[in-house]
Amino acid sequence: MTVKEAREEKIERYVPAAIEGKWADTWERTRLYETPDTLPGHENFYFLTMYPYPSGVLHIGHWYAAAPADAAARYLRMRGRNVLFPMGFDAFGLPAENAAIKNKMHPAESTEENMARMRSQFRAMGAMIDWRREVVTCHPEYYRWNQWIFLRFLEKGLAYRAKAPVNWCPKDLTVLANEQVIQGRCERCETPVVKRELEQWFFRITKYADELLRFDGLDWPERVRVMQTNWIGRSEGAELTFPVEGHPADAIRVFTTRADTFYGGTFVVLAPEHPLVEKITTPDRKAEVDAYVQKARNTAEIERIAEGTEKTGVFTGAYARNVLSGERIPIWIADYVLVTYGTGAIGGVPAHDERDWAFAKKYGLPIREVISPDGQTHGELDVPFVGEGVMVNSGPYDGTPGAEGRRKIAEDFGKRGMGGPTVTYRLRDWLISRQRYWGTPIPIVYCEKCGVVPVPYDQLPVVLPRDTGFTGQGGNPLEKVDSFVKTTCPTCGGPARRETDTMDTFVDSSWYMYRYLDNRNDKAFMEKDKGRMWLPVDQYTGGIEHAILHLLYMRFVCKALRDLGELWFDEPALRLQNQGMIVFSGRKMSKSRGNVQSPDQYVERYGADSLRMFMMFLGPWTQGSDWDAAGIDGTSRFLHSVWRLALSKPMPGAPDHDLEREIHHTIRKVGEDLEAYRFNTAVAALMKLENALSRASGPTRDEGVRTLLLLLAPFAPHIAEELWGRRGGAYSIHQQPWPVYDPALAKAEEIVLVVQVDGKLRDRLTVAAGLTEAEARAAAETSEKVKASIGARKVAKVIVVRDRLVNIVTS
RNA sequence: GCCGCCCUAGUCCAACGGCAGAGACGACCGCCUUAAGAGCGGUUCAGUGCGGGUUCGAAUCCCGCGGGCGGCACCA
Repeated sequence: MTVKEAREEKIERYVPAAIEGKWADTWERTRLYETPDTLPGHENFYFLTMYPYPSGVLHIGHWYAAAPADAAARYLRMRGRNVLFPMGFDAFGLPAENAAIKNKMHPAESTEENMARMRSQFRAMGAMIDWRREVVTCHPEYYRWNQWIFLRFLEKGLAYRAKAPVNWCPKDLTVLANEQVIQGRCERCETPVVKRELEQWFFRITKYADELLRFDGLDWPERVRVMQTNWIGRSEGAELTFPVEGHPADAIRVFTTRADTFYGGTFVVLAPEHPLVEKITTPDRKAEVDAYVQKARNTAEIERIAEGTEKTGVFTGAYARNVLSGERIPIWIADYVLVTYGTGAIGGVPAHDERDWAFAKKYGLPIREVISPDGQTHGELDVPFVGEGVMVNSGPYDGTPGAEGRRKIAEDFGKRGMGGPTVTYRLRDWLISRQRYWGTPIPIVYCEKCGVVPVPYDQLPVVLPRDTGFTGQGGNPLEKVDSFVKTTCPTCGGPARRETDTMDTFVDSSWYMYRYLDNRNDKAFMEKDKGRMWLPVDQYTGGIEHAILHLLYMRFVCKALRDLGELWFDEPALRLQNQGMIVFSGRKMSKSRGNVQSPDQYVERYGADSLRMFMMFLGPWTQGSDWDAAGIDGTSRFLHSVWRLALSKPMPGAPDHDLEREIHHTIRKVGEDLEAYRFNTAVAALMKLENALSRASGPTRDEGVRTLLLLLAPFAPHIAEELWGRRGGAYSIHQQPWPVYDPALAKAEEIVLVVQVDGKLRDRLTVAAGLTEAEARAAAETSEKVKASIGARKVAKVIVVRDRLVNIVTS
């Protein structure tokens, strides 16, 4: 069908703007996307895609995340599932508050405005969102359940307050969770973070460290499982004790994975922030030690851990005893020992650890070989030996292999009550306090008499006050709101002060998937019976950038709520699929880089359907892509062709068997590709079918067009609906069953058999599909080209790959 | 430094261990058009980053190297 023919037939042009708004209205009016909790004859399927932060407008990244997910959900719906595809907004967070300081606009206002704009953009996209179920995390109806969860966690010891060295971002003026520090810098603003000793609220995620390492029954990408496993960082070793001279009550505990090197411990190093430092430092060393500790505290993490930084440290003046070698060894402090890992102290074994080696060399500390690769001692070492070996210079343990030595020494310390085998994790408890306004108030009151008092459940929510100033100076605006801060103690009725810290917004997103199911409930965060219809989530999709943060917290909160009797399953989402990142000229799109691409101009020019299809056509969804809008012409032209094809007059002709095969093959291909999230090849298959149909005529073509529209519906919902209707199909195409293919028809009838001689292509034979090995071989051997190629050589063997190839190997 | 993913026409990408091409962009040539653009039809284009290995046969599996991206990193 060419333009000329179309004109002769007077087919009107495809104008996306003329149909897309109309269908958005109709779908809304007919409540097409409202998903009931049960639909007789249809199994429930919970398809969750990550909700966005209401940053202003939907950008290309949002489209890339949502449009393919929507297509996959629509496909499942046509396959007969009752598919829930909800959406909401991760509406608390720093950017809105920072914008408020800059633009003098209240975050609540800007957030509401942004959400309104983004909702209408989702509508323009044609996503099958059931908006009745929307959640907005900055509304008290939502965040009261954050507070409720906090209080339940508190009751169970899963939430606690502690003084700890925490990450502080000097620009955002708040503490951060470990997970929000990327290479020593604030995840958001990339400012180097510093350590501060503060009293803060934590969630006890470490209690679940071992369970979080198990992914039993989960269909999650290997990549994410590996990242989470590395993040949790389970390490088996031993905790061993060094008694401190003159301080019988203050023995130093160290963590090591190499207990077999214990005899080589010639010094002890504490982290500068270690609590014993102050106690054990001798008066003559105090000034120097204090100065070093002070300096370490004020040094950004990024400098402390920077590669090539020379090791520094100072001697405390105190001595410990190596209980195995009996030696008196000096206690140092050095910032290469991290207070946040293990026990914050190590036994320095310079002969067998590169860091200890460098430190010992610099400060002239003794180096003793205690592990030998060959069982011999070697006197002075040139380099540290960090490999496995046999214990030497280790008294009664001499000759013991390292692995056995590790076990024995750990056990021996255990028997003496001085430690024993232990496991340590890199994962720290989740720091949830934030010194910022735009978040969920932590429901705690501080009373002079009663101390730390949780706000009673019946007084929830603790509402975030609206009237605050945003100066950007002097910390959390909440502190200055007297009506909020000044309160009475729920226990004694006396004067009290409210907690002014708010919660990390990752608390909000750790359980939002439950709230969609019962978003108006004011008695519980979710009625269990409603949850049972949908949970756990069948399919979750979202950006790979959340591999650790959100996805780890979400798993933890699920397990914690399970242990509180609120949930009945171990994992929140059974199957996870991450789309890759969409970048612009190889760089992440971000406001600060000013390279954010807006989808709106493309929607205007090409229509939402073309943009949807283009997002899916860019390349493998899981790998991400570089944004290059040039290709959108391709999907746009395709839809124009479909339009003409579907509206052209049927042409007479005979049934076309080959075309019928192609149709059935395409049904199979598109379905399989959608199930595997291979949107790009699915789109290509649709294009191929359209090409074939446009060249055909007769009844098979007509049947093919009908099928094509059904297959197209998940990808381009508006045009599919329009053409379906114009061709007399019943409303709505999105409620039609997915076409069924005939497996026999989906296969080719005739195939091209490739004949090779010694691996080189010699002939191609068109033969019936399904030949036996002997038949294929016989066919190949009758080929003149093949005979000529074999010549006088002897046939050594013949390899036959059914319906594909015959390879004749000569000797 | 360690771990993972990726490298195929000018570009984006396809190819159960079996003919390197499904699809698209671009370019070029036509058609259409007063013209440009758009539209339509067609043509063009790589031996798969490099070097080995396994195999009858390797883009595909294995090893090494190079380049890109991501994660972790003084973690004891």
